[in-house]
Formats: sequence, structure tokens, C-alpha cells
Amino acid sequence: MTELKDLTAAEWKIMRIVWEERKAMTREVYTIAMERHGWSPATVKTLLRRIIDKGYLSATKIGNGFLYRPAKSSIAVVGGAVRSLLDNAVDGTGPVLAQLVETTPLSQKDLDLLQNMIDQKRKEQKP
Amino acid sequence: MTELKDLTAAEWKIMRIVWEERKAMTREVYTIAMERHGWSPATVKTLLRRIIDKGYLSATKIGNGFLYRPAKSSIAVVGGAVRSLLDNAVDGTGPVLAQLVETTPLSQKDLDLLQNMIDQKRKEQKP
DNA sequence: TCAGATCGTTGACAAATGTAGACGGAATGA
DNA sequence: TCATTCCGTCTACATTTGTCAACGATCTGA
Repeated sequence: MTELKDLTAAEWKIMRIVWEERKAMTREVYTIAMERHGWSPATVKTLLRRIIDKGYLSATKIGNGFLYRPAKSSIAVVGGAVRSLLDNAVDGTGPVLAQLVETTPLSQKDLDLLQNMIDQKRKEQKP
Repeated sequence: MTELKDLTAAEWKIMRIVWEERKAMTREVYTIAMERHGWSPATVKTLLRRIIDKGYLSATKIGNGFLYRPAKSSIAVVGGAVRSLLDNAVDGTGPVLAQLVETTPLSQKDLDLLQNMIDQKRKEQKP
């Protein structure tokens, strides 16, 4: 588990695009980033390079340019980032998690998923 | 809801100290920050000032210096920060939340709390 | 084969962040 | 009352981040 440098705000926005697209050439990324954030192609290219350096994207040469893919799933990366934020929750992680569940719109399926996790943790804890 | 600028990594560390202490004079903060991060008093003073400017701390003059207090609870601030991170979770917030619950050590009480939230949300959703 | 469109790389620069010294004023113990 | 200590403010400066233009290499349609 190589030590990953944190993503910056702008880099997150780019990552989100690549996660959504699952894989994308520079052009695709900057077209979307243009609409979504008004960034110039040059800006996007710089961000892509920096993200590559940080190891969150991998690139494969295809013809002229590169095809980018996420090097890690969004769940893993977001989860990790959230986890380190949670360390700042002085009153404990539980309350924050609860508050999050409370204020997040969740589908039936999501609720079931959560329910399962909780049941499971109870079992681990009991005996 | 005034638009709060985000805290930076170093600022989070200071906030954490004040949240833990509930209220603290500059001296207390930088003593702890010294042990914990090796920061000089000057550094801490700068950070405190910047955090005040951002509105996450309030200060009351006491004798020579200031008494700092959190302007917002850690739950609220951490919760808010987590929420905006979650927007990057392309596969939906539910899975990330579930993965968090799964991998976080939670007390019996925490689990009950979570359970309540879930039950409540189910009720809201059903009818 | 050649002109135009694209690409990646390099260089740049302002703003934000991390880190801290120095200084003048206030508190305090002798 | 005076020296010491501590405080807040000001200033500084290196690094990181946000933004982008320009340039030479490369692809592609005619």
C-alpha cells in the first residue's frame, strides 16, 4: 500500500469524471470539465498529469494520446478520505456516521445494506 | 448559512485540539500542538488567526490574550466535510456509508444509534 | 504528401498554505 | 517600578495548488 498523497479539490473533480466514464481520453475529460467547471484544456491536462504522478490514475498510450483509467475505485478512495476526516470527529465516529445516515437520501437497497452491516457487526461483537 | 471556506489540513489539526479542550487559550493550544506536531508557537498563532478569519473559532479577550472556542461542533463540521467528499462517490453514497460502517470500530451504543436512524428512515420512506 | 487539428510537455505565475522570526505592548513577580 | 515573560500582530518565504499559453511532435483527412 504505497503512501498516496491526498487529492486536491480540483483533482477530485477530474477523478470524478474519470470514475464516471470508467475510462477516458484527455479530450473526453476536458470536454466534460469544460462544461462542468469552465476549465481550459490546458488546465485539465495539467491536472491529469499531477493525478498520474500521485498514482490515482493510470494511463495507456493509444495512438496520439493516453487513455486514462482510475487506479483505484471511487469507493476505496472516497472511503479512505472520509476515514481520515473522521479522525477529527472528537465526539466519536459513531455520532457522525449516524448524522450522515440521517441526512443522506438512501434507497431501500442502501438501507438494507446498512442493516446487514450493522447486524453483522453485532454478531462479531456479542460473543 | 454563511459560506464557510474549507479548513486546510493544518487547520484541522488545530481545530481538533480546541474541540477536545472545548475551550483554550493560545498557550494551551500551542503546547499541545508542539507535542503532537512539533509546531512552533508562531505557527500555531498564525493558524489560529486564519481559522478565526474563516469563522470556525470564536475568540474572547481574556486578560492578555484570547480564549478560543469552537464556533461549530465537530460533528457538524466533520459531517459537512464528509458530505461534500461523498459527492465524489460515483457509485452512490450508500455503498460508501456501508463500507464505512463495516470498517469502523463501533460501540454497542453507536450501533443502536445507527439502528435507530435506519428504522426511522424506513418509516419515512414507507408511507 | 502536406496542412490542419490534436496531443503531451514545458514554463509561468498568482493565490493559498505551511512554517516561523521579530517586534512592540501588556501582565506579573520581585 | 522594572525586568522578564508572554501575547498578538506583522512580515516573510518556500511549497503547493489553480490556471493557462505556447511549442514542438504526431496524427489524419484530402
